[in-house]
Amino acid sequence: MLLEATLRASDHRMTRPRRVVWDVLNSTGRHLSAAEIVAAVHELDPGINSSSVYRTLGLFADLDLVRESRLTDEASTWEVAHPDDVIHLVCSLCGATTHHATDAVDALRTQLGAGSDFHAAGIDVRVTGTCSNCITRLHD
Amino acid sequence: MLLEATLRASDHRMTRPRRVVWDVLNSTGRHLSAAEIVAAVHELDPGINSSSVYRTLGLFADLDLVRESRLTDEASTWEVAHPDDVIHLVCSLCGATTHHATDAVDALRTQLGAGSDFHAAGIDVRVTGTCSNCITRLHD
DNA sequence: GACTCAAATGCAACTGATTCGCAATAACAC
DNA sequence: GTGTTATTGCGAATCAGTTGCATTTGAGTC
Repeated sequence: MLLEATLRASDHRMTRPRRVVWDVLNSTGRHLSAAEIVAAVHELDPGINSSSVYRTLGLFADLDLVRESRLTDEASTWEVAHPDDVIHLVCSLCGATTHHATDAVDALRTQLGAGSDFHAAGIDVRVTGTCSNCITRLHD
Repeated sequence: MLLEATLRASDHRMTRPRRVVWDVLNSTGRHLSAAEIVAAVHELDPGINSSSVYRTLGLFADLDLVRESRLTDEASTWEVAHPDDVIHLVCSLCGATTHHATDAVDALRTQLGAGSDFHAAGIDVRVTGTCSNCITRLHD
């Protein structure tokens, strides 16, 4: 029970909005916009207010339970936290976001470490392009 | 005269707002928020409306004259376009954004190309951490 | 189980960046 | 110059996200 443990460890309470938001994020592996999360939360419990969802997402981000990404021009999206070396491939045609594991991030981190001008904490890589589905679809 | 040529080539007119926004972006090498750009534009010509600035930035981005980045939680920033392999180092203490050239991006592009599941168009790397100034400052 | 009390919520109002519709203006071709 | 139409300025609208505050609720204590 990662959620309850993490909340307790940081002196926060386990509440219904937090449980529901957590369930929503974990039940889809996808990136969700705040609006999508609010909608999904309302499906489970219409009584939960959207500002509580926003507050909860902010808290979860502070606790490194979730990760906020600004992948496109639109509003940011949220997902359950994962390591840096999983990068995002965003399809500019269909908007789908997929993950891709790579050692290039580690290579970059090492390179930056050697330079020592800048102490790198987090590395975020966003690749825009065309996903395989859309490439196939274009050949019709 | 990159601006005029690019505008003409894409069937757009050379107008005063466009010239002024372009001058502003080129006169500082830095990343500027839309609000900073609006302020700087007003300094040169208070008659230029902020919606024109937004429209101009959007157009310039379409023409690949400028690049929009969402580096932090705050509003996005704009800068004159530069190649992908110049990545951004964002200091989470002072907010300064610096550029760093690296071959890691090319390595990643090659890697992605080999996989062939995804056709990469643009690669955007954001490193958050602490800049040398702030590291030094912490040792006081 | 009831009691206490700060933490967290729901609500509604607010903010601030960005966009939009539209009439007026100004580039550019002729 | 004249005509055409892209572009602008303006103000209203939108929309994601935040905030202040009264009310509720989680969870430790008796």
